[in-house]
Parts: sequence; structure tokens; C-alpha cells
Amino acid sequence: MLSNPKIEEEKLDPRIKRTRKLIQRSFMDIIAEKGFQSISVQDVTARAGVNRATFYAHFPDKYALLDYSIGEAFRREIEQRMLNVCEFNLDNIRVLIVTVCEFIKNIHSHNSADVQYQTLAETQIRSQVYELILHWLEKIKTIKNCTVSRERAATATSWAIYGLAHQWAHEKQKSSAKTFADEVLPLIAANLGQTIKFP
Amino acid sequence: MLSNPKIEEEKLDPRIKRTRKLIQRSFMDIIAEKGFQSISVQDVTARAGVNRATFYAHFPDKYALLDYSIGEAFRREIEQRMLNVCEFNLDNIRVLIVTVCEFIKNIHSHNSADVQYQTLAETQIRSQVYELILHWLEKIKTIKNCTVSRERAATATSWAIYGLAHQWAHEKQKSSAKTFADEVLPLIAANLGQTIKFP
DNA sequence: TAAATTTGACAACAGTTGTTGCTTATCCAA
DNA sequence: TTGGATAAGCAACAACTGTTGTCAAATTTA
Repeated sequence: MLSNPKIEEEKLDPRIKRTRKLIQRSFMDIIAEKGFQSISVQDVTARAGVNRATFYAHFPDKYALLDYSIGEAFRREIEQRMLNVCEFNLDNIRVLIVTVCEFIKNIHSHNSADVQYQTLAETQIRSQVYELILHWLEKIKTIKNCTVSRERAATATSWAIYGLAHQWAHEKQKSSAKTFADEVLPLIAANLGQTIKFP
Repeated sequence: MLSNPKIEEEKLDPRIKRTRKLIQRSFMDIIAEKGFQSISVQDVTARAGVNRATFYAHFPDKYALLDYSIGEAFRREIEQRMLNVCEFNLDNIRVLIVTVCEFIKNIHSHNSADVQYQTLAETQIRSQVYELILHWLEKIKTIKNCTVSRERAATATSWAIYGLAHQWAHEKQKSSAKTFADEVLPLIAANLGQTIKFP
């Protein structure tokens, strides 16, 4: 994300861009119709009008396609909120928590019974959250003199944010994402407080 | 784990127990030989001497079998260290962190390139860690008067422990699990400190 | 502009998956 | 001990997966 895949993509052969867009659009359409578990590569390529062998030239399997698609969708959410170009403060942490909550809730509403879909989605989202937090922490100069590194703090924080958001998304009677973010902010701040000084 | 699957299993038809044991043993043997990704249900049932249709009567697919097997193996580690029958303190948290580290390291050494295997394993391990921590927290009476519930703290803590252990296991030059546990204990304690008072 | 390279389509192939209905073997309860 | 219930074996089936080598079309490069 911070090593922008978009720049790399701008150099791609137009056929590659067109083929992947066709595949991805059909993929997301069919997921909305029948869920990830029931989808087949055959389904996707028939809908996309792309040969199966071509699919395999771009993606090893449907899991890789999901990984790629979720990654792009979440990256778009982050960029839309300008989180990738702002700096660390508790308000931005709150916005990040809300973003993750809304994204997981959206996924959950379509594929709530599909654990595999959700665990695959998790990996992409958590990775991007980690990169973002680490990027923010690296820009801060007022670091505490202790053994907890930025990497450790970013790891604990990104996994905790994801876990809490995931728990929230699965609750039947849930508060708003913003209320929830306020509720859990002390936990997240406690993590980060091990490596930085809050004002 | 706290609703003991072992008791339920003792009531099972002996043929079911025997069949599952055969399947599981063959499964673990073949994983050691050629990794999870390359394994097929056909492989497992041929090795086990069990019909494929019988396999499907017990497990929907190889992912479910992995889930079950990892769950059993990790449960055994927890019970072996008596973590399920002891109470909350920082030493036991440290032992839990070490246990998770060693377990992930063991998995990683066999299937390091297999992300799917690792994300499936994660779900089982994290669940059990969550149940254990929540169980410990529920026994403590000295709870802080704040909005962070035991469930939230257990969630943040279990995800953070898993994330940190996973990061450690993937490092090429890593400290011992015990050294690592000491290093990250402040982070974990900071999470838990949001809902309980430390002595 | 033309040659070189890359991408995608195609058909064929071997292998695996997941299910089904029927039969046999094993276990349990009376 | 026996009959009923359950578990497992079996073969067949339709469908899908993943790969391969060849050819045509599209793009890039010189």
C-alpha cells in the first residue's frame, strides 16, 4: 500500500488490466449471488468471457483472487479516507477502527457463514492496518526508551483492532461503529502507549 | 475446551472414534511428507484404509479435518501445561505466550510456505486462547469500574498474543520464546490492565 | 512499419471432488 | 441373544480443477 501497487499497475499491458478487471467484476457479482464457497473458477470465467487457462495465468486459484480483490477494496477505503496520507493521533486511530468495522460488517452481511472467506479477508485487512500503523509510528520522534519496538506495537495493535472489530461485527445487537471505537480506544491506546508518549 | 469435547467423545460409537483416529493419523503423516496444500482427501483415505464416502460422513473437506486436528493438538498442549486448571497471573500469561510461540514455530517449520494452513490453524488456536483468558478473567473479582469488558479485553489480548507470536515465529533470527515472552509481556499486560487491577 | 514478444483462446488430458443409493458389518438396547 | 439402529464400504456419476502445447491476436520495441 505504501509501496503503491497502482504505479506498478499503470505499467501493465492493457490486455492484462482488462482481463483482470473482467475476472474481478464477475467474481464479485457471483459472490454476491451465491457466496464464495459455492463459486467455482469455471463460474467466474464463463461469466467473464475469459478462458479458464487465462484465469490460471493470472491467479493460482479462487483464494488468490479473493485475496487480491479484498486487498484492492480495502485499500480503496483507506485511500478514500486519506488515512494513508495523514499522521498519527487518536482521532485517526478511531477513524481506522471505524473503517475496519464497517468493512468487516459489509463482508459479514454477504458471507456470514463462510469462515474461509472471512479468514482470507482478515489476512489482507490486517496486513494493511499493520503497514499503516507502522508507517505512522515511524514518523513519530517521541519514542519511549523501552524494549517494545514499533514493530511489536504495530503488530499487537493491528491484530487487536481486527479482533475487536471482528467480534463487534458478529454481534447481533451491536452499537454503532463509532460508539464501539470509543469503547475500545483505551485498549488500543494502551498497546500504543508501550512504545510512544501520548500528549 | 472448557465445555470439554473429551466427555462428549467418550459417548461416541467406537467405530466413529476408530475411523476418525485412522483418518487423523494418516492426515498428519501425509502433511509431514508433502504439506497441506498438496494433500488430497483421496490420499488420506487411501492411506487410512477408509472409504472416501466415509470421510465425507465425518468431515466436509480437508480444511475441516485440519481445523479439528489442530484444535486437538493445541488443546493437548494447554492441558499438558495445566493452563486450563490454573488461575490468572502474569507468570501464567507468560507460559501461555511461550506455548503459543512453540506451537506456531512447530507448525511453521513444517508448512512455512502454506498461508492457508497457517490461517486455518490460527482460528483454532486463537479461539482456545480467548476462551482460556476469558475464563481466567471471569474468576477475578477485582475488576476496574470502566467500559472495557472482560470479553473485549480477552479478545484484544488473544489476538495480540497470536499476532506477536506469529511475527516472532516468522523471524529468521529469533530470540528464545521465553525471552520474547518477557519482551512483549508489557504489551499484553497493558491490554489486560484496562479491565483488571494488577497487584 | 515490421519484427519480436506477450497475452489470451483452445482442446485435450489426468486427476480429484462431492454425492447418491444400496449393501454389509458393527454396535447397542431390550 | 436377537433385532433394530448406526456406521462404513462400494461403485457410479456429474462436475470441476489444474496443466499443457499450439496457434492467433494484440501490444511493444526498435
